[in-house]
Amino acid sequence: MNEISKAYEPQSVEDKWYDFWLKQGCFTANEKSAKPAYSIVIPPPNVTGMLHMGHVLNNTIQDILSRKARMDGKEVLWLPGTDHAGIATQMMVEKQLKKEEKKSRHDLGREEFLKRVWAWKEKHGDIIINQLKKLGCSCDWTRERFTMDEEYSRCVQKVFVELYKQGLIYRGKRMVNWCPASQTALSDEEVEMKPQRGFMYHFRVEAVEADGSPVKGVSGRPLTPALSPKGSEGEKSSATNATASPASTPQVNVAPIAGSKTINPPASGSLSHSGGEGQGEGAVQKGGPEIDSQGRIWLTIATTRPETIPGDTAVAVNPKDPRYAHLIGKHIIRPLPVELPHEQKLIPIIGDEHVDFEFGTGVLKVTPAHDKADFDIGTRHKLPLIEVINADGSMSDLAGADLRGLDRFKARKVAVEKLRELEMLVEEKPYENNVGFSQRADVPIEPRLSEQWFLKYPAVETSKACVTEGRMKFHPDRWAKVYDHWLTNIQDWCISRQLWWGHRIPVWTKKASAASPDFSALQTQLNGIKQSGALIHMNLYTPHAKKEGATNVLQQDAQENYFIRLDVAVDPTEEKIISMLEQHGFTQDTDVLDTWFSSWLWPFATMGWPESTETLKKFYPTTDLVTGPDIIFFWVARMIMAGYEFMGTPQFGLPDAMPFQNVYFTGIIRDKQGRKMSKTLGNSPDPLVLISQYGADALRFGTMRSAPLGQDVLFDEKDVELGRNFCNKLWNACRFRQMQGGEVQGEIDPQLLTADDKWILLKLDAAIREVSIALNEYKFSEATAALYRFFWNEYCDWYVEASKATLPRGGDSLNSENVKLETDSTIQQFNDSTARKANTLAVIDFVLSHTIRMFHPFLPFITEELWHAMAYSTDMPENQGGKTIMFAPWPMPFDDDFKNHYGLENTQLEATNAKYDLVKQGRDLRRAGNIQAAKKVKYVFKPASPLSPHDAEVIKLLLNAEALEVDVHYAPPKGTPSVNLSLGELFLPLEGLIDVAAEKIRLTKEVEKDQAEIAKVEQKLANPNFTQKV
RNA sequence: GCGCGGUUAGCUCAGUGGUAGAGCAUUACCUUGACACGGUAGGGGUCACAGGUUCGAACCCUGUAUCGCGCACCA
Repeated sequence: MNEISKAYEPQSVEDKWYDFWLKQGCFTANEKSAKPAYSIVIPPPNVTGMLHMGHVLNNTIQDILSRKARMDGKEVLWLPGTDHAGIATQMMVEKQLKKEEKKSRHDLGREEFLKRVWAWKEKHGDIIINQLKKLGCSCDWTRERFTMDEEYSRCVQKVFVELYKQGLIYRGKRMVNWCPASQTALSDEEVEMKPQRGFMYHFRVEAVEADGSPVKGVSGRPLTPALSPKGSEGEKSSATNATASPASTPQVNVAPIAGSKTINPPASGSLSHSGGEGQGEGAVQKGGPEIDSQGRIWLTIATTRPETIPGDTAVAVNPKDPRYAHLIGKHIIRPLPVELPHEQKLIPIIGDEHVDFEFGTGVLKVTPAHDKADFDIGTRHKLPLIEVINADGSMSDLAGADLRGLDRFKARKVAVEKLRELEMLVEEKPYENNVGFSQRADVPIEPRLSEQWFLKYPAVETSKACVTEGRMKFHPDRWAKVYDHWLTNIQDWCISRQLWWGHRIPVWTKKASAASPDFSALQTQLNGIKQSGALIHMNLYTPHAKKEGATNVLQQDAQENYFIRLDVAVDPTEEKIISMLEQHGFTQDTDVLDTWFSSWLWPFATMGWPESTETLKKFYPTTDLVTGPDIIFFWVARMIMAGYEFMGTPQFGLPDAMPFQNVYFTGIIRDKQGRKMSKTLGNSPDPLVLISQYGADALRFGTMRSAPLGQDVLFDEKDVELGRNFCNKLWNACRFRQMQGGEVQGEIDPQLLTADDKWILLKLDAAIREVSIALNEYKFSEATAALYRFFWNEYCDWYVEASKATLPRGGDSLNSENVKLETDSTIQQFNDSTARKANTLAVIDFVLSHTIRMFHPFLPFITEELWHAMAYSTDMPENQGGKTIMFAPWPMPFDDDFKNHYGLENTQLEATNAKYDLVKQGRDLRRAGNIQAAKKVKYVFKPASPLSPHDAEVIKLLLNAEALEVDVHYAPPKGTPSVNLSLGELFLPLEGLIDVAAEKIRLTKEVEKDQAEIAKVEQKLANPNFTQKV
């Protein structure tokens, strides 16, 4: 047994053992093993990412679960890998390209650019993997996967073709979330709503007849003045605001218009909103058309996006709105672009239920090309689309001469100025609304009509049921509600991305005009190939055919010409078919798939799917998934659906195809102020730096101790420091044992067990139970806290100190000179007990070897080191702890046989607790008497019932007393401090210890000081002018 | 708007009906046989607020306030 150093030095230990584990293949899962399986798939980090605290939390938990399962005798597969992370990685490489070569990806071309990304991946892809290794993660690295591996890519393509065949994947022209920065469509999940401070603009337009002539015969309230072109901007708005909503203005009379039919306004009683503070009609009737001196009718429209006015193709009001309903069918003159001829500025006023007449002015400008709701209105009313914003967020030519080419935000300002010049701007007031942002690029998204691929989710109902019915458990289970809600309101998934880095959509397409020759010959040929088993599926789109499931496939191009299209989805490895298609003029879709369209296959695509491999048979469904709740929709829900869809087929013979049995949602790591860790804030510590400063075990322990189930974690480096201190304590406790020498793990003789021995054994038993239960319930912070308490407070603070009573220094025989015992024979008995010493060491070894094993999942490195240094490995079977602690059996709570054999009963705890309580109170006597800790004192104990010599020695030691006199007849001098407890009465005779006069002075001074303080505070409080400083 | 979570010591948080807990910070003393990354003792709480249930409430119920998160959003 080598002497171990005074302080634990993690650096010299960690690499050594990690290499050892790797060399010995300790992490490698054997799919042929007879042991019961335990499996986890790692949430694959971004291949070019860096380890952050979220990873530390997440992967430490997975490692704890894996290591615990190994100790439980399970065959463990923790399957690691990385994600290609389409947008993030592409953006990173593009950024570098721009910085170093001042080029865009288009300058390089697709092929060359992809070469660069692969090179980047090769260079940086290992970083995060190595960081995980530093943390101690026991992943089976022989099975590491990457979402763009050849095999994995084939899974993605197969899945695409399969779903396409089922009609679940379709191409459609839809409003999508468009990111102008990365210039790609995004899924709804990639859009983050953020409150933004902006302005609500009210502008006025003239209502006219369809031929452009003024509307006649409509009364209205008088026109409010517009904001003058030269007016100062901000301050005036509030003044105009007052005039803009005159509650006293008489209501608009809905007079029949000559030549048009009469519209009867609904009775005011039918208007649900008309009650409330408005006292009837006034509240409802505010706003409405205004009439100018020449009798022209004006409508005021509220908008936050005046730059889209050139894209407006209608103005909508609610047909039930009495203020406006009579104007439906009239037109308005759209103010922008100004240069258009009058007749091209006319857009209709339409009635649509979507319009909320309580909001804004009750008049909605409809921009079908740039707003999702407006697009729907446009579809209902067959409105034309005018695209005024380009893909990059700049204004198009259709936006007019004033706005053309401007960035959308700059255009907003210019549009406002134009309205002001035209004296149409009525109001401009600060306004806060939610704006969708691209999560990746952090710029506002632009709703944009574009042709994309969509997926109608498969297996939705089954996926819902498995969680609601409890076959798959969420921890904490409140996430089940969130999951269920999302699945209930699920929308089709936009899966195409206008990027280059990712899985290219395996569809070859040819378009032809409706008049061109048909594709039937080719279809027959392809069908023949299909019969031979090739992965291929085709869809023919004709102007009038509507494929089942392929809803909303518009068979018109931008010019409204009908066309025919043949889409052929085919496995890209079918080179013959592809070259045939290309000869026919087919081209592959240029888009790639959303990254999550590959990650949703992770639990089985990493295990050899679509073959029914041994690995799948052994390890699917996986046991646990550990992830953050922020990707519950992105990843977890989709994986469940994919699991049911693709693992539910008979060949896998699974009773339930769900991908995991338990999902553990971690908290989110935040900084001390509660902010999310982010690169821009720079508040995220580098875990590798922490590891080098404190050790990986310390980082793990600190993180676990402060991460309760389901709560966010405020990270504080102090927690890591605590972890380091703890490791050092563990180290030194072992060092203390080692310094005692003697036989390692000798046999425990039940006859020689002291009360303290029994006490610690019972406490150990309780700790084993507590930790095991906590781990089974995924309560890692509770498990950690229990271990901490047991080891530090119970074992070190009490047991080790008490054990010194039987472990004399330097191996001398017990020196009990200062303990006055009842009889000489008991002294003899006590003194001679070298067997007792050996027995104490045996108990220590027993406790330590169990404790170290319980700590191993949390602190893999230091426990492995100690396991060997303490030689606890030596009498274990080779594959159960002999070689490594990783496979040592997890401690079991004591059974009845064990307890009977050692005479352990829970009732014994009480007496020892009483003894320790006596000690605590005895120590306090010292402080009460102001006696320095270093000063040797003598206590006198008057026992209530006979005290064993061993207990007397323990009490003396723990009191740090020079002597403990046990005397049943002790008569203390008057004023001797004492405590009276169940075990007896303890005295601290003061003679010679304190200078009574000096002590009197000290105490008097203290009292005076306190009184002065009281007087000061009272004086303050009595002062009526006294206020607390804030 | 709907849903979820939080509110307990100076800070970060445990605590599912029976005497309010931990770590850090803080005060005093101590380098006493492993550990100063340590030891001993202490100070510090109206458990957000208001009702209710109960012999008994931090805990259960109702409501309020407040902070945070998610979803959906109206120009």
